[in-house]
Amino acid sequence: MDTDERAAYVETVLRLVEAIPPGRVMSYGAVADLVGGGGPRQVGQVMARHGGGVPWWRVVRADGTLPVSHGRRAHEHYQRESTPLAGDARIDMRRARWTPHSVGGVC
DNA sequence: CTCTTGACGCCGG
DNA sequence: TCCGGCGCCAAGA
Repeated sequence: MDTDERAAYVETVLRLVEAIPPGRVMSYGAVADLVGGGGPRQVGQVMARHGGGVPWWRVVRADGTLPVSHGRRAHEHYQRESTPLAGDARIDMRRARWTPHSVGGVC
């Protein structure tokens, strides 16, 4: 993969993450599926390197568990944005899951 | 060119 | 529901 393509991929991922509304989250796999090209790991790699300028806390694991690196910082945001939590440090994906297509679809 | 690692995901026990 | 194992894709050593 060329440098330019890498940059384009990164840009696409970051743009999608920025599009996630407050109180909602997306899984790495969902992002990877929409962006295409790579896999969930690639999305994670991008977030780790260039996720500083986007709402990184709105990207979580598919099962709702929080990545270790999110730490306590993310929890603050969830509390502030009223993100649907399940248990203590887990997100209720059933309610919090979001996709650009579901903007007017979810009931 | 091969081996290891990582902000992951799914399946089986 | 919790744990462990295997699969995937790309980057770095």
